[in-house]
Amino acid sequence: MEKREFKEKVYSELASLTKALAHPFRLQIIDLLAQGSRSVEEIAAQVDISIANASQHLQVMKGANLVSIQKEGHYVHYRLADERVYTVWQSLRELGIDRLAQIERTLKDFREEKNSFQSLSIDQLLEKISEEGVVILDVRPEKEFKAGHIPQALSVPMEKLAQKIADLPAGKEVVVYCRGPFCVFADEAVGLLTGQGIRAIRLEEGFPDWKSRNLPFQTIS
Amino acid sequence: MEKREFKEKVYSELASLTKALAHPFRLQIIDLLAQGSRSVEEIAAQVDISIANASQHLQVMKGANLVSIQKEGHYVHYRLADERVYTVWQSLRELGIDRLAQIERTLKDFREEKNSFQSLSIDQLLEKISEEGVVILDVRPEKEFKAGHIPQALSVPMEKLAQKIADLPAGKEVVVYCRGPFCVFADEAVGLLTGQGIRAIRLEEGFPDWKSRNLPFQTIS
DNA sequence: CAATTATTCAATAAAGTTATTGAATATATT
DNA sequence: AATATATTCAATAACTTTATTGAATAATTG
Repeated sequence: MEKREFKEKVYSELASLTKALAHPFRLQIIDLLAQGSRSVEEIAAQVDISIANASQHLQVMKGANLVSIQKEGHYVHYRLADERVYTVWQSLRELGIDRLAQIERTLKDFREEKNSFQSLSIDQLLEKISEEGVVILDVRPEKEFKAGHIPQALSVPMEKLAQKIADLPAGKEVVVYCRGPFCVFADEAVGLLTGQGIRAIRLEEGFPDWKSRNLPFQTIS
Repeated sequence: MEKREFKEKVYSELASLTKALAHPFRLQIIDLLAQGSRSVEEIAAQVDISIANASQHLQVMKGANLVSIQKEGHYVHYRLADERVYTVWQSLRELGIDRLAQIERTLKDFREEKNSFQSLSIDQLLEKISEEGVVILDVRPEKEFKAGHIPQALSVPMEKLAQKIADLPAGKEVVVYCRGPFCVFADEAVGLLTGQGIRAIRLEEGFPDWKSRNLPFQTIS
């Protein structure tokens, strides 16, 4: 094999892999599948695209070995093929959040609108846990909480939050988390809580990031 | 801002960033710029494409904030805009090498052809250094060696290797490294050395990977 | 200031990607 | 066996990306 041919093969394959990531919907799908496997229907609903379109994007990702499938009845469940798919997405995300002024501004604008001005990193949360008593709130759908959550977190899915505010331990600071840095549930929750005079702050990252750092987590079966 | 609008903005920006990576030549350019800054001319020569084409690809990368420029006379020197650009490439590479059968096979075929059957990881090299005495050979061009190399490594650019074999400390095992896992110099060197009866093995990763692990390195000014 | 050199720009044609349809497939239920 | 359901397939049109030209720009040298 020629040197040139070798390079062409290797870099082309890796560029194809990269292309298979490079679409807004496909990145959203990765964020979703990081919560667990999902059917085409569920994916289409969450990303808010047609089923045929979702299926097409999933084919692209499957072709690049980013996701794998498991058939069950007439459902096809898609999952991330490898933990490192999420690792790649994490490093892309970090680079973008820090270096693309556009993204930083969009995040800031959106959060200010929700009165979610600050955020906490996982490291800062770990410190807070060991020092003070904080209430940790998981505002993802119950299914995702059951599949895995930060130890001691309370499950209060976003749509139930308003009616459950009264039940929260009084006087304590609340840290809210959801799926990841682009998940809007946490910002909405912080907005709602601070509106009620409760000190609340969002966790910058989400549960998949907690898990990928090999921190302990709880599940409910 | 609407939830949907927010998601669209953020994921689209990140997809654009990903697209700016997703071309075989552009990935090669990242590997090259990880060695230090280079002019358009040098980049075009190394990647083996026309200058206009190289310039065009560099514009795409600059537009996505992956690279930055410094003008000097009528030269434009391009460099990686952020260390994390290389981090993203590393994680993509790892995912691909491990999971794309096609890449694994290409690597294996090429290396077998060069009689470079095995390779050593950085961790394995670190062990070897502390235990036995090994000779570490840097077969990149001298300019790259000067810009930074593994401590104690000997600089023997590929084109000078044949005539310098006699000067190598006899009886010791030789570990050869170059730019990264897809750099072919190391494989060619291993082929040449084993052909002369010298025990040689390539380092899987390259100097940028050594550096990105914050291991100590030497420079020559 | 004319000539040289490195890089970028602009136009173009070819190739690749995408969303939208509606039909096809394959499994499960009645 | 017929019907219903989830997913995939195939065709198409709109759009984007790419390599190749040759011209334009901008800094340096003679």
